[in-house]
Amino acid sequence: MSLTPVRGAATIEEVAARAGVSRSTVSRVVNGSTAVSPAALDAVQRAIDELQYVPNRAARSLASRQTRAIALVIPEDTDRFFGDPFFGSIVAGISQVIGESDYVMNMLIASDDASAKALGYLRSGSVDGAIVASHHTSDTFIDRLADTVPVVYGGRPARVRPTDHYVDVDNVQGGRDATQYLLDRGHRRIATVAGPADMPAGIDRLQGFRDALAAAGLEPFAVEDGGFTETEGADAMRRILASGDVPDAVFVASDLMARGAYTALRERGLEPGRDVAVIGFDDSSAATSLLPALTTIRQPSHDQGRQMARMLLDLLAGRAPASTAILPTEIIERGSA
Amino acid sequence: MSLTPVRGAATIEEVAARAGVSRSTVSRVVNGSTAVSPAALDAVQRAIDELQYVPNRAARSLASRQTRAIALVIPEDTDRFFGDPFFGSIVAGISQVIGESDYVMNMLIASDDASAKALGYLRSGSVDGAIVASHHTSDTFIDRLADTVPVVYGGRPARVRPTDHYVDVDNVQGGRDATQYLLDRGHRRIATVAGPADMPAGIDRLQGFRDALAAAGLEPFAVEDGGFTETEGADAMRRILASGDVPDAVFVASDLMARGAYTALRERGLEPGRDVAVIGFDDSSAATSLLPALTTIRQPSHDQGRQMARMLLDLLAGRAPASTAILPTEIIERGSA
DNA sequence: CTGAAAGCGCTAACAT
DNA sequence: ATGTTAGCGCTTTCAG
Repeated sequence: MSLTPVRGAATIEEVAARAGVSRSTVSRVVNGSTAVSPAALDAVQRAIDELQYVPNRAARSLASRQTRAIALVIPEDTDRFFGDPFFGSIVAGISQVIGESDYVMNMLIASDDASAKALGYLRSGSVDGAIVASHHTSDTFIDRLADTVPVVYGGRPARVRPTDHYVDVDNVQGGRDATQYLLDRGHRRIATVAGPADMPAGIDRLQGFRDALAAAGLEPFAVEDGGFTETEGADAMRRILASGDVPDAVFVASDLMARGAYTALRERGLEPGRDVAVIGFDDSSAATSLLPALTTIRQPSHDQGRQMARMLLDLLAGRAPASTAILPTEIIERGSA
Repeated sequence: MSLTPVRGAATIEEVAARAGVSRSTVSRVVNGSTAVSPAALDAVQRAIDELQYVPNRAARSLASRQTRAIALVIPEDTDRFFGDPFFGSIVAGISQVIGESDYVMNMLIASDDASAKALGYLRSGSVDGAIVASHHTSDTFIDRLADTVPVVYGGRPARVRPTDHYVDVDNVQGGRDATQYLLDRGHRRIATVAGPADMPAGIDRLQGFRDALAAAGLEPFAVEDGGFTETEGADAMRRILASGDVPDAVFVASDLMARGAYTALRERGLEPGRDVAVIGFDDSSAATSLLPALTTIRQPSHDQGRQMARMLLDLLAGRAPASTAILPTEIIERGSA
């Protein structure tokens, strides 16, 4: 490998010369135009192979005014992003659909400080559209992004504008189902480790929890914010137990936090599933790797990712998809509740 | 948001007109050239602000023959990538250094099927260089990549070529230290859940394990391949226990697999750390979230990421860095061994 | 069905 | 210190 990139790459001009046609014809072949004679097509294709020609992306993008690239923006810091299997699942879904298209996906982990740079990138015409995947809510830079290129959000944005496109999960219903499940099993002293109060997903799940309890004429045993991380989840559970009083059951608004809750419970000599019923949310890999395996609310993250990608692709193709999709959740019974 | 991206973006021409200078002067300002009079600089800067000018990346890249973008190539499937905190840590390190430079980072999750497309992307002049981060070894497409742009590998490549640049961790020494630690505590019947035989990291750690045992005149109690995943780690541990015979201790070549091993041990009524000593490898978040917390070999993944990024940046700047860096590991004592 | 010509928005000599 | 002049490699009318 030389220090300077190999720039001897063949150009369309060279391919044209070798095939004995004009640049235009080569361009037509490369772009799959039908208006090319079989003979020309064959000659061009051969030349492309021989020269190992790959069109220069910058030139193409400059001329055509589109990049065939989309950005996957993650307004989270790296730890958080990689710490939560939820993201893996959603990204897998997105990447699957984008992978089947002729777009490439640029992942931008745009936490705090890096966001100005990321915004510049997005506004510099580097991508045709963006998917914003996050638990989060209040990223001001995201707003400015939407003025530049079409955007699809994962989860309901903090302030929904009429033009916004997003794919969400029915978090309120999920929270309600989880709580009702606990109620149905005879639990009455029910606490929750909630998601952050500044994230729609957290807010909605808590809402569902309160709804179900209220419908049963009950008060929450306790409500503690667990920040959607394992550590904070454990801390929240510790706070719930700090009074010395122990709930019958706890609805933990994410599997990762539930993992933390297990730890906090065991520190107090309490066995999850036996002494305190625990129900999670996500059905991520964290749920099955716990012992006892976690009863949880499954959200179709992979599918959510796919739908977001499709929505953006539709938008880019001028197909005007429905602006919103809400996916259902489902309860998964395992050993913890 | 309109279906067509906002393309009214200001061009350098408009900025020049507004500032009353030529395109060249604007270009100089944008690129931080010193040869610009204070007056002109001021006028241009004002015009840029007013017009919200952002240089078009494609045009810039076409003219300058560089993209100011680097690719982070992950030759793993999404599940694996997101399932292992090791990657999070390494990506965080890379992204930190790249974030401080004026390069942007494009993450390419290029598993199996997607790799052809990814290769095309990289060869189309979309990036100035690439970092390949993986446990893996035998990705043929990577070889062709290195002929196109400068590449830095995370971990020793399968076949090291004289021109290769990489940053690795001293896996052999780490494996040796882990095993010696077990030996020092009086364990004699020592098994290992090893990494895959086709990944240098797996091979090297196993080598260290064998070295230490041989030096003590001992044979391995058992050697089972755990594929670097939690599930396979659990399976490997189950296989070790299948004979009915129980080892004193086990060296598990990754924290994630150790998590699986805990599960397998407990299924058999064996308590990790009490009945069977367990030592891991990574010191990822998986290690501390286990109960008892995992004694493990810390590898400086974050630092490894940073060094890889620096190496690539040096390469791109024509600074010719040392082609290899090997980082030391360190033992972290916790409750499991 | 094919070629010629005119840019896309920017940088980089080269003058001045 | 600043402007002028050529392109970078490709797509896209527009003729033919």
